[in-house]
Amino acid sequence: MYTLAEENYLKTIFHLEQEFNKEVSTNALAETMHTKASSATDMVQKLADKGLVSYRKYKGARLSKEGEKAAIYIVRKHRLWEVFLVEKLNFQWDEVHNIAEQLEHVNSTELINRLDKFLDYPDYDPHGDPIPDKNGNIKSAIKKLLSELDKGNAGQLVGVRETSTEFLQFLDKRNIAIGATIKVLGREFFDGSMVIQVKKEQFFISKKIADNLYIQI
Amino acid sequence: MYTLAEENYLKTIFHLEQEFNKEVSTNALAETMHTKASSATDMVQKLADKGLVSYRKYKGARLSKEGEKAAIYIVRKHRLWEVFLVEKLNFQWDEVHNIAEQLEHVNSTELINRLDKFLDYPDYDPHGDPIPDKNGNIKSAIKKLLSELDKGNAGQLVGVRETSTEFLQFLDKRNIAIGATIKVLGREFFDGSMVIQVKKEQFFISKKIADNLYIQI
DNA sequence: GTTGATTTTTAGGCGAGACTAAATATATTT
DNA sequence: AAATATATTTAGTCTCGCCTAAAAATCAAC
Repeated sequence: MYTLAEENYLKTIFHLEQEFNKEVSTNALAETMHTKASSATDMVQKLADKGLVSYRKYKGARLSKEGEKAAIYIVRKHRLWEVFLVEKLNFQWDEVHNIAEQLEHVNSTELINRLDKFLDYPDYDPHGDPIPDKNGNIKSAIKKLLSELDKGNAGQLVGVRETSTEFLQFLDKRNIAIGATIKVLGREFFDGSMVIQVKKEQFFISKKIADNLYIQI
Repeated sequence: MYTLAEENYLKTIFHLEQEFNKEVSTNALAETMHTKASSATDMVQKLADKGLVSYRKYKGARLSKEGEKAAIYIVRKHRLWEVFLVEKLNFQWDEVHNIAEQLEHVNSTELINRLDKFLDYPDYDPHGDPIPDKNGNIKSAIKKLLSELDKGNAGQLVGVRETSTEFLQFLDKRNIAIGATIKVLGREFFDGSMVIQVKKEQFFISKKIADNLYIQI
């Protein structure tokens, strides 16, 4: 099995690879992990030695088959625990991330499979992100950013990109939750701001907000 | 907060102190932790520097107020998770310990309090050990083996020591479950066998059975 | 394409927590 | 009480994962 640090690196490489769809630079890695570039280089080299990433000096890293499998399994654990925390322990969706970051490192396949069953095999976590199944298959959620929708279009809110407490509370305060139907009533080309409708209420939101909401049409 | 290693040492010191009711030697500590005496000495000295144990060279260690508080909290977490694993995820008794050993180090007071509530504030874990409450108070369960009870005595079944399927089925078949009141009607000194009463029924049981049932008087 | 700025790697160190081997204190025998 | 056995501590290393400072490679600008 992998150490705590290794798991965290694998997971982060996975997310960065997904987001930018190219090699992950040691600098980017260091930044998102709140560590120093030299530390990231160290670890990436170790992961490469173990065959978990492919890595060429100065060119960044990519997960190997094995590394990806490990990363996906960590993501699976994280998201299942998030569902547990929200559904069973009644946490708010903005409170669960840090706890799940710890729980994701608990090591027991049996535990996770039983937890999955206990939660009735959920497909998505509370943030709308898909939960990999036990074989590592991830449902491809066709997510769009709200900011990409045109006037008159509508869809379901399925996830958020930004996960800061501030942002999640911003949404909570307006009763904008996962699953809500959002319709674009108006769109300002000058600054990308929008007027949207959620249930019976209308809100004015900036592009920054619209850029952080995932919609499924 | 404490490191993983510190938590494990504190917990082990707590258990050994409870069991033998005297200073815990570095050797005993090393043995139960499957490490070497020199490592234990190292750590005990560090814990002493931090005020978590009192320690005199060659005389062993005892938890300080603060150290005990920390240890009890870890025990609380461990036992609550065990209840969760057995009650909610349907694990068998003997499967839960290793998983709980990992879960006990997850750090979130809120999580544990909510878990406690979710489980309906259990007093005992699946092994019959008492669960400390959020203030660190432990119900003084004087857990005894059924085989230690004298004729005429009675108590509640609070746990089992043996966890094989065969044994659990043996109990199930006789409707002997956790919480049942068991009374010792007779006791054979020759082989330690007993006649017991559970509800309206009487059973003859061997010493081997009686040795594996925990009773609270 | 050389120069300067930026990114990335290397070199050297540090603390945590383990280990082995050696030294020292305590316990047990005689 | 001395001699031996056992328990415990100290000294010195090792690996992991992090750090800073310096060197080297890549990128951007002219």
